[in-house]
Amino acid sequence: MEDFHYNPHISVDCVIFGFDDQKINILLIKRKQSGKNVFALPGDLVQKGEDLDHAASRVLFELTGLQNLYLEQFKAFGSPDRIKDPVDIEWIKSIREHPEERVITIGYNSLVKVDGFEFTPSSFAEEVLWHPIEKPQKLAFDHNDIANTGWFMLREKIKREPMIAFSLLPEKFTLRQLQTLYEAIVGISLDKRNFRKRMLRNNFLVAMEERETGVSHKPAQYFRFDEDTYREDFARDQWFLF
Amino acid sequence: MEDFHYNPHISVDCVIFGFDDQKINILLIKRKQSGKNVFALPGDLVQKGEDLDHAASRVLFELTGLQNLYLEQFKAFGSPDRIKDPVDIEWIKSIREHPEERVITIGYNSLVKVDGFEFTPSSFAEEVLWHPIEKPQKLAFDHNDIANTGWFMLREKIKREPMIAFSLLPEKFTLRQLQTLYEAIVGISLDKRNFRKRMLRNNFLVAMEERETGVSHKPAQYFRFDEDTYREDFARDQWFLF
DNA sequence: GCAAAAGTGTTACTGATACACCCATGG
DNA sequence: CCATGGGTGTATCAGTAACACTTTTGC
Repeated sequence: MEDFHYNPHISVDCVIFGFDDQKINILLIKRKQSGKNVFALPGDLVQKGEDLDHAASRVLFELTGLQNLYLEQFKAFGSPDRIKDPVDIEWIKSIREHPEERVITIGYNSLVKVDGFEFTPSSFAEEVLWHPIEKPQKLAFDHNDIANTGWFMLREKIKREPMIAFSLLPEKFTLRQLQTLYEAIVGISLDKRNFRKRMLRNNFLVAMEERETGVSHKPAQYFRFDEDTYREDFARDQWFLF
Repeated sequence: MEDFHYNPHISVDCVIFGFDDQKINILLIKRKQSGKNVFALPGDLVQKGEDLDHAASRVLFELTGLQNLYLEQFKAFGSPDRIKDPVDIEWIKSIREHPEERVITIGYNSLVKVDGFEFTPSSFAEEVLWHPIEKPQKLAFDHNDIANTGWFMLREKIKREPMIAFSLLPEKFTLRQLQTLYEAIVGISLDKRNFRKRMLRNNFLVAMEERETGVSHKPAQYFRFDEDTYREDFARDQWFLF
């Protein structure tokens, strides 16, 4: 631990979302402490001279090996008593050079495509796992607050900028996957025909030659998301009068 | 200056919006430095043991004498070089005990009703003024970035929760004021009849007995905003599929 | 041939837009 | 009596919502 690199007052915590074709999950790290499992969001202190966004990217990269992920700050958490559980205090004392320092943490949301990456064994994570966002799980520190706020902010963000949802899907995906994702985010179910109708009039969804294989039903067509077309066509400037 | 009260690593900066029946303004403070006027957002270091939201409320209260204003954090600004202008560095040196410390600042948006309050002479403001948000004005530090981001975030927020816009209007207001406010936020102009039609089917707008007086045209009816009715009726859960 | 998900159109309804004139007041 | 902004209705258009059956594949 080379604490002299770090600014002991500021940290980042990442809420990393993934979609497994059924539901939305977040990435948690697990550590053993006094024989019990303790779960937490991945995060780290910000280094001296390091930008906040850079610190969050660094945490993501160390954990997933991926770069250029969707990443957005959503809130700063600075309550003076955000670390109050004795178990957490004990943990902090074991890893920080200045455990008594008040730390402000900046919450970041990130979206990853679940297919095709492996967790990287990391300095700060004994074990890494996907956990369903809808399933309650006690987390360390104020991480429940951070995760809940992040999930709320992500949904708000997607309302305004639905494009980012494609960061959760593989490069090629079926309309059923897209609809399931949408339903998982929104929390309601949609009519299949109306959904397809609305989707297919968007030029940014381009049908690929390829179809599903190995499924015991009519194989679905794959689509991909064309970001350039989206940006051209989709000048969302909708305003809602109460 | 009793710096020992303060946490020298964290500050808050407030983007305070007001509506003057024509346009949206933000509150700036002005100081004289080397014979030049320097403009900045109001802000302060966070005190030791003080919550971030509390620090922002404190800045607002010292400036306006008002409490329980609409207040929302919108972003943390933590670039290592956010203070780089020599004029700003000189200023920091003159007021901070640890001028070399890196400071993370948390940006807050606030909405005030312009009618019926006076600026309070404050420890940190030689002069306080309303400045049109649309009119460019160079600000100290990274305050242009903070103000622009705050304005953008406010507009995004109002799209999702238009209710908060009423924090900018007086208790009683005319539909014309409401429409002008809406147009100032959205940046487009609306058809008067359609606007009134949509507004008047909302139960949360309640017509008062009172009408305008002293105007040289047909006096307009006053309305007020009923927050309880709004919360009951207006379960906004609109989702937009691309 | 059966189970399982893909794919496909029409109708009814609801909300948005476009548009022009009379009314009440102060000076 | 004139200038000013307040206040009102209708017709058209576009988008949303509801709804059931046929197709293709693996086993």
